[in-house]
Amino acid sequence: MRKIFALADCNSFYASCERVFNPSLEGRPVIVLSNNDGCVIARTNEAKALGIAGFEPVFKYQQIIDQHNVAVFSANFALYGDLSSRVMATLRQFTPEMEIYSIDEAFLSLASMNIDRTAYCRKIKATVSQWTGIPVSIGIGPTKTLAKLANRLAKKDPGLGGVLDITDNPQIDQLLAQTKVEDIWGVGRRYTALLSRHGIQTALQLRNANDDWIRSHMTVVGLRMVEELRGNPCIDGQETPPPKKCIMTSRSFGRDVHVKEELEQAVAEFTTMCAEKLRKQKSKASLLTVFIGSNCFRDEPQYSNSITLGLPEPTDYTPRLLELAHRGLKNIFKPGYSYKRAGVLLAGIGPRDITQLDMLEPGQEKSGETGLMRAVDSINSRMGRGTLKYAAAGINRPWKMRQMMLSPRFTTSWEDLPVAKAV
DNA sequence: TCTGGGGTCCTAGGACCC
DNA sequence: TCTGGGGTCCTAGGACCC
Repeated sequence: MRKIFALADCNSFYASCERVFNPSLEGRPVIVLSNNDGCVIARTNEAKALGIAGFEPVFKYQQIIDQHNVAVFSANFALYGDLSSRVMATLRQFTPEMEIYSIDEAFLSLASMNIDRTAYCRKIKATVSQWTGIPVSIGIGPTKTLAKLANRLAKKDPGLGGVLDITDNPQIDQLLAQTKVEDIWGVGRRYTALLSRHGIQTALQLRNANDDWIRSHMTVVGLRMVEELRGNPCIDGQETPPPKKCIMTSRSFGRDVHVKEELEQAVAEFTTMCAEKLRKQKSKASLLTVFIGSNCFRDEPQYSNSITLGLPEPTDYTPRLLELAHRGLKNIFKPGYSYKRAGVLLAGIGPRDITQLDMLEPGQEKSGETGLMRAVDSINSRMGRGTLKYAAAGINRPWKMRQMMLSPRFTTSWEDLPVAKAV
């Protein structure tokens, strides 16, 4: 049967989340910043209209922000994650088949439904807005790439009411001709430059490009994308995402770090966070990478390095991973640099229940470890993250990230619950 | 004049996404 | 002063095996 995808994508998602519990932000330009309050990662239309670009450092726009009373927020992922699950739960009511693609996007399958698709998606949009307060746009097409493209057009043209169906659209060539290659899902900076050098600037030109040329310059990934533009679905997904193959925790620091002990504590904290994620997906890991880097925006000697260490048998036991991370850092640390970031990556990930035992050290009973980790995780999940911590991660955290403009965790913390007062 | 060939696995690096 | 974090997939090349 022919496939039909509807891509529901929240408009300026993080900024919209801030508006849900703060109606005075309605109509006002709102931006949300990355960790450390560094870059702009979300902007409402009002902010875009002021010329604020995405992924640019916020200090560049300080003047515009002051002049136009722009509301600025630190990223509040606890809030965004929670509102995301509410949006997804609402979308689920409308289709038997749905794939959550990112925190603010989901593909809904409309293939088996005998409906007026545009009207149906308008209803979806209205329901999400009513139930969660989040505005979404919906693009519909015979492939995911075309649904993405339709979504983009739906967002751009206010006359469409937030929904556009380009399935069987007689204007499709015109729409593709209006779309620049860099706005296609799967074309990034590098491919834009490459395609431009070969005279390919629009989605229509890319759709009509030569298969062999695409294959040799953009690998099979590029070829799949072109096929999708032609209306032949090649990108499928899963309803239930497979477990992660690598798990990473890394941060830039709120200030430069020079002392080895501070770096050790940061690496220890990132390791415990990785281990929590690992146990949450019921996996074990056998490889751990530690990386550190100096502040590349500073005009000083630079140093960055990483090291990967292996374990004889996979584990999800935090103390063992801490030990490994500590050893790794010791290997790569060099004094005398201003360190700005560090991270830990777990790989060699496999399911917890099927464990290859170490041949040289067989038969070790690790049930005590499993119980300990389960207890720590359950306390932290009930009482809040970081209730139980490892001493190796330190207490003062002088390197912790800056979040000067953090909104309350309206929906995930009892203390931050909004209160309605009678007047 | 002379070099084997075919297969798998792993890793690093490059592209992309939100 | 101030520049994010966490992922995916693909390919090429080297190690190793028979």
